Amino acid sequence: MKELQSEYQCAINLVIDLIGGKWKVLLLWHLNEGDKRFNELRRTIPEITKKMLTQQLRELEGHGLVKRTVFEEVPPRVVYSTTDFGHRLQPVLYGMCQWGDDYAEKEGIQMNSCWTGRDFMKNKSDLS
Amino acid sequence: MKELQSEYQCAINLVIDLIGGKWKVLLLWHLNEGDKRFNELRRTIPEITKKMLTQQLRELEGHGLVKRTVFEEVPPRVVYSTTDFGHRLQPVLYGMCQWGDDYAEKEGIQMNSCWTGRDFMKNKSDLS
DNA sequence: CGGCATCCCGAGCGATACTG
DNA sequence: CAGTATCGCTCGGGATGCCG
Repeated sequence: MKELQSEYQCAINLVIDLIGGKWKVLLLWHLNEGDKRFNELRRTIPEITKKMLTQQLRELEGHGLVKRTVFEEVPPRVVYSTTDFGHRLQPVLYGMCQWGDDYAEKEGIQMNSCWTGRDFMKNKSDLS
Repeated sequence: MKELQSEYQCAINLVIDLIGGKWKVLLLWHLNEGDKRFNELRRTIPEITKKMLTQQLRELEGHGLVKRTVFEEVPPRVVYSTTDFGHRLQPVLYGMCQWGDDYAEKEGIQMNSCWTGRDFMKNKSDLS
């Protein structure tokens, strides 16, 4: 698993290391809607491989942004959810998304949303 | 130079591509204090190589976050400054830094600041 | 169902040397 | 002063196959 550096120039670089994985923002977004199972996430994001899904979830878990709960059943059931710390990251992600959407519009870059203004508002009541 | 993708899952990943280079946040921070010359930045950040400094500045310039002004003199003089768009990124970076500082404190990660609460306040009057 | 083990490739970054 | 050019390594991430 990806280890964080022991020291950073700036906390922003730490945040980038935490959420900079290719699928992490998308995963945090989906987990933000509610708890999800492994194959549920796979169906929601068909392009991701099992290896990458496992890896990104494990890193988010190891860094304390996501919680992994295993139910000892047959067949096995594993549920992922956001932690309090992960939840408090939402307004920050929202701010990034706002600026990024502006930038994308100005530069004519295509965007598939997640944390756009409208989608986020649905969950705004979640914020303290 | 690093090309942006033509399409993104989420604007947050776009933002990460824009500021995720190893030295970009630090450069934006220093340029935020005021315009800087090439070797001025090298002295401020002794660990960075000329190659990386050039590359990161060129990418920031190419993406519209930094402006490069060449004075046709001998010896040459080149001054870097933030654009309006780069300037409007500040509150977002500040938000990331706040959350990241909390995280670092909780996890016992050492931080060398830049956009910490106190340092940022000096420039708060800059914000619209 | 929910993984883990391998192999492989390209991007990001550093070191070093040269230049108008 | 302010760069450019080249080499080489590391590591993130994709493809594929096996497992309790």
